[in-house]
Amino acid sequence: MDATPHVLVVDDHREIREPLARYLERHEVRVTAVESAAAARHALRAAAVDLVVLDIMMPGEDGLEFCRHLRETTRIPVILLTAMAEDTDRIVGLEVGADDYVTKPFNPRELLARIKAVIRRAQSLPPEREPVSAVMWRFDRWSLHTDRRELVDDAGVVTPLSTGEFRLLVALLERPGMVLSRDQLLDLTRGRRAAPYDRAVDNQVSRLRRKIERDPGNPELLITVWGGGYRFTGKVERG
Amino acid sequence: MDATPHVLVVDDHREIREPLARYLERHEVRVTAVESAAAARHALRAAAVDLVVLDIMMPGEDGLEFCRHLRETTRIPVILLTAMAEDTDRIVGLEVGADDYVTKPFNPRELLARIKAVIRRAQSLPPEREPVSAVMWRFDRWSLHTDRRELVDDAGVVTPLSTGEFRLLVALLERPGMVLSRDQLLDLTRGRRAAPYDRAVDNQVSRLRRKIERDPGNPELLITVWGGGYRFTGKVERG
DNA sequence: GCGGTCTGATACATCCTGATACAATTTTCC
DNA sequence: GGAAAATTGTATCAGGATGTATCAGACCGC
Repeated sequence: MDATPHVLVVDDHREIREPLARYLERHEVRVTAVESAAAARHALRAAAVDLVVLDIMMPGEDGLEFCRHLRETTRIPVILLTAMAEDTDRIVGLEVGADDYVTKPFNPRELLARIKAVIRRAQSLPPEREPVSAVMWRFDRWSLHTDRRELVDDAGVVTPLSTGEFRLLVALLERPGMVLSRDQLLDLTRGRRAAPYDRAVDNQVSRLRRKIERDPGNPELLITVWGGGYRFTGKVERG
Repeated sequence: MDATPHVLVVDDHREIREPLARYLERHEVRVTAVESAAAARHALRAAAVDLVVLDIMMPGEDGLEFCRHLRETTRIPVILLTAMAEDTDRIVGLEVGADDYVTKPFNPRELLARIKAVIRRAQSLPPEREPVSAVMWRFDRWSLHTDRRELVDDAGVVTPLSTGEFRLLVALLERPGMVLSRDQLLDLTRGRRAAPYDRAVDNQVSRLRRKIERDPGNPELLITVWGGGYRFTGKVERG
């Protein structure tokens, strides 16, 4: 992550969740705090998250279950919050694959230190042989080859994309029809928050349109939602 | 370890060391307890140890120093005992390479749980960087012979690689398709972290490209990710 | 329509990377 | 042990990518 880490805090107790979020934000951590696993799933779709802090005792979907789900579908590191030392053995035995855990009541300072340690570990020790995601997207007259980061049209003409254009396009293709705010797009493509008067996304959209739209002046794929952001229309196939 | 794990406890305070040893022994852990780094070195020579629990504040050789020594000479996991939460940041910042740490005063139950977790993690990790040095990689038109550190193309022409080029190439081949930051690559190839304005990796990439790319000006294997690092594309076979 | 707000486009500043040259370091060879 | 060669690190410049400023035009509520 280029900028500050983005941590998703999942805890159903407001009196834990909110002070923790404030504490982390005071220490250069971007925080999204939610009260349930369902909300967490939603947040993960909307933003790039570097680490999840997860309470294991929650109503509804269990934290452990959600942790397992995270491990199966993503590689985002997880720190568990466990209610009592009593649970410790059980958690360790369950091998849900968390990267670390902290017992309540916890010292926020210590949790912060563990967050930083886990993120550093995740960054400095990339696991070997990550499956190559040679996904291909199809939309309109284009094929996007994610392995080469190239667009190929029906006639076979290749249009190279810059890193920023590529990330923007993938963020949109992964969420077709969904309105994404500038803030969300910035987070998904650059891992940072929008500053006031931040027009970087507009600019990147403009550059991408020049490459993918038939008539960049009348866009048909990458549509502006006035006051909302942008969204990708049209059929998107993955394969 | 097939049977019970063997833990070496290093702490100069008898009133901490001995109760802890007794507690662990009651929970199916073999314990050797010593009061100094010097005694720990001796114990490590005398018996196979699965994990070291190490107080960082000790007279004589510092615990951190000893931890670093352990990391450099062995792969035995280490759990640090830190005096106060105050030290936490310092420890994390120092990157001594400990696997975990516990702040005093600690709950022995929690320490036991962390010991088990660390040992499990250590076991599930790739056992060793395979001593079998005669691995061969294939990609594009090349075969990389790791025993000779040579590249051989389809026609049988040999291209020698320098140590740095070889390490960089292996680091990339082991993680095909994955974007690796300069910091990660530096860590993987030189075992150090990037200084500000550190361009050593760029340079090495440039040199490696001259050897492996058909057209180093338009690289097809070792791709730049603007603002992110580098990644290796293309099919990689190991054998 | 009218004014305020938002967006598209352009120009330009800044940041990042590739390449080159050269200095510092390590290795090789005697 | 020391000189020569090879390797690696640092400085610098040029070019490309991205971010910011600005202005004109589009959209909204009234």
